[in-house]
Amino acid sequence: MLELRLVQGSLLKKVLESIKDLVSDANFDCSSTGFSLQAMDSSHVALVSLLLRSEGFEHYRCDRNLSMGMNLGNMSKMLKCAGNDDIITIKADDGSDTVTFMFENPSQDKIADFEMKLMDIDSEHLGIPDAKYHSIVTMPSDEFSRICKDLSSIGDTVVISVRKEGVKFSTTGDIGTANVVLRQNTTVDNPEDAIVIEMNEPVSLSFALRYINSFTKATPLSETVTISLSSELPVVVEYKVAEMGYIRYYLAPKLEEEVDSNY
Amino acid sequence: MLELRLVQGSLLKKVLESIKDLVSDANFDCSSTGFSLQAMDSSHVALVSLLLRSEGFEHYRCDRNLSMGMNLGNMSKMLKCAGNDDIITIKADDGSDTVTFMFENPSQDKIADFEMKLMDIDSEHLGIPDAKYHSIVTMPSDEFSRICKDLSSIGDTVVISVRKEGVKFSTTGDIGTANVVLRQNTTVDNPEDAIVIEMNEPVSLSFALRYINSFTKATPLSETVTISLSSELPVVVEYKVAEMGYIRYYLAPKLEEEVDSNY
DNA sequence: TGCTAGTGGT
DNA sequence: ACCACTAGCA
Repeated sequence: MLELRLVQGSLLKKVLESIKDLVSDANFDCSSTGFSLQAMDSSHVALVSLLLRSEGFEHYRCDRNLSMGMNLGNMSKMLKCAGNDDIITIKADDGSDTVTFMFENPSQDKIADFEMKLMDIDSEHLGIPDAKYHSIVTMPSDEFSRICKDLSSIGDTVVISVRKEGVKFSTTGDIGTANVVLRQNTTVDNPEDAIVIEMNEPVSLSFALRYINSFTKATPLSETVTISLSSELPVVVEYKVAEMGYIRYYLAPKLEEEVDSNY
Repeated sequence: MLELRLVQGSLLKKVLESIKDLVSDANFDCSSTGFSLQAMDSSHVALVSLLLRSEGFEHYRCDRNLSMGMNLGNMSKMLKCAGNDDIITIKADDGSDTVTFMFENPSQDKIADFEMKLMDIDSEHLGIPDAKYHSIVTMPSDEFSRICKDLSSIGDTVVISVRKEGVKFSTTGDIGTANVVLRQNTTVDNPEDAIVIEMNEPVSLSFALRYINSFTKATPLSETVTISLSSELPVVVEYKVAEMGYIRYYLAPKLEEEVDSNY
């Protein structure tokens, strides 16, 4: 028996909007710890890792570990039927091949429940080692989104370089080149507006903007984004989910050979 | 060496949005006077003339006259990457075949530079004689835009007639006819809302709405628009660009024969 | 190509 | 809080 009651249902709606374009089907794993998901994108290049800790739910009952395979497109369709202020409850009976989403509106005069078929998905659950990163950049998520969107109108690959002075996003395309430089800025009215650059070692890595732009679908979830970079390691783009967890996106850098192969 | 610093960068963004649908490639001419452009539209029917006077720039350095051929679509793509509050600087080195657009955001923690290839464009720079017009109508630009958009859902040609009583916009199409009459109105709270009709001689001329509707892309640049009409002369549709210049569109009237040939 | 929904600016 | 514009969909 599984019953997870999330007061701020809009979080789950946003989480699905943040994942569904990247991953079509995935297993949600429920344990006493929380509600989580780990999946590769359809082209097997990027990895998404979601965690919603049990403490974040108003009510969290998970009798035994459960892995529920869902089509994220269908799940998103159903969650779109929840109002942004609705309380969402996820329910599954033991041994059932369905999951139920229940939506209660704030005035408590409407209760909707949507039942969805589960599917069998074989997932390779990758252990993600906790690495020490060369550089970690924290910045307003909308600014990161804007920069990546802007650059993708010029080129298809972004080079992210972190130096002591700041972080530079660069691209090259048919019509020209573009460089956006951000320097650390912690003297802001609102701490969410800060640009914090934690550079242990300078780093410069290339990534396909196509994937990065998919990651920025999570922008509505958090005011800030954290980008962790190390040479030869996948970049981690992390958005916190309120006080209850995170979405992390992993993407391997393009190797120099591949970058040069743009000829 | 060329370096033009425009504090209100949104002006340049709007200027490009106002031109790029009409003209695909054009030379920007820089002199000590200012930054200007003159170009025919791709079908060689309408003419655009832009002037941004040097005094309007915070910093204006133009060592010698320079004509820079640009693809306006690509230039517009790059300017879209500037925020509306950004300061835009246009730079070009002598003899360089590129131009650089630099964007600084208000909080000065982000600097972007975009480099674009210049192109060779042979332009016939037409001298536009300063004519005396039979009638000059000044009105709110959004009202002019709305009228032309409305009329183009009925017909494809607008007849603009100025009499002492006012100005009339008329069209005819398969489904019927439409007439919009504006009378002079200077008793308004806001001078920008005034409709001023300066009629020296009555005039009635026909124009292709397709072009006029392209002209109204400049509506965001100015609250008011000025339409100058004379028989047998191209109409001039002018939008002021802040305190620093103007965009003027010229379009020859349809001759009566051509109007009748719509059968 | 027109509409509608979402977002950003006033 | 409203309106206008843009982008995505039918």
